[in-house]
Amino acid sequence: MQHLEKNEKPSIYEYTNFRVYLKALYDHFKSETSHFSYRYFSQRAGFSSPNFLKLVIEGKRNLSPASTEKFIFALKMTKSEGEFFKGLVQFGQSKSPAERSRAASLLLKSKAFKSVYPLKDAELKYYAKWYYIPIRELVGTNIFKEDLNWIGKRFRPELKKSEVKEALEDLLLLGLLYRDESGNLKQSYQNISTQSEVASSLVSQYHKEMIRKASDSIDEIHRSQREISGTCISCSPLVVDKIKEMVREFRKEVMAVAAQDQGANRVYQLNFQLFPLVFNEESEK
DNA sequence: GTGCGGCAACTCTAGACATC
DNA sequence: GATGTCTAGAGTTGCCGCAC
Repeated sequence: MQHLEKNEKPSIYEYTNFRVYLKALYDHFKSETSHFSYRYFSQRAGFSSPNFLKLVIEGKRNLSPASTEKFIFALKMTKSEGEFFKGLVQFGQSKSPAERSRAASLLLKSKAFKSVYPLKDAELKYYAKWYYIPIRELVGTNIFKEDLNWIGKRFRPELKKSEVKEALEDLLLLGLLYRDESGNLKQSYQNISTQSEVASSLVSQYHKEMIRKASDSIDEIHRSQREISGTCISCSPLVVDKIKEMVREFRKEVMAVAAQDQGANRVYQLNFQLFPLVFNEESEK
């Protein structure tokens, strides 16, 4: 989030938390207009409570759909800003991860957001679209052809040419792919690290999608081409930590082996899942 | 005196849940 | 399914202390 010069109205598209945005907007109006206050805002928006804005900023009050409309009016938002604000509110007040992911996806569809922050948009799509990461891996194999049809047919379900084209453009934009001196697509070793709340909810969505694909693979992919196994154990929290550490180490080993593979001609997904099935206390749920 | 921020206590409403 | 009760959250009211 950039620091604002005095008198510069904060752009809503820079924010992923509507309360932080409201605070920035309040500070802006306060510095611009001497008579602007929480009370003035409430009068303008039609709230009887003089400090309702403050309560919302502090997270002590949520916004109902009707209140959200009043905020949009009182803060003089444009139509697209208003739509984006509604998305932020939905995202910020969502009660479940699924609801949060849906709201995050809606935010990504905002045209204004895309035009103002094409790079950020590409970063978020990297997590939101399950096929971005596999396409990047496919580029690193020795069978890769830069043919939109060919790439699309390598996936189940098949990807449209437009989806492949957009993914390649975004991966290039993010520096996760590059063109060598001959113009051929190559995989770069750059990582992206988007720490925003929207991105982290989309990472959860990505994991869910990959777990779902693992589940589908039991019926759709011959066992000779996959390895799916699981075991149920009883253990202490200490051993849970130990197992988590072992999984992390094993993942590193797998990545090292894959990195040294000169004959890569397939893209696989390797999932690890460790979660409690039986709970000791209510608070653990 | 006026307008502000802050706060506690209040009412209202909707949803969850239990009982019949 | 209808009804009653409980609870949490949204929004209101009224008051206080402070700064100008």
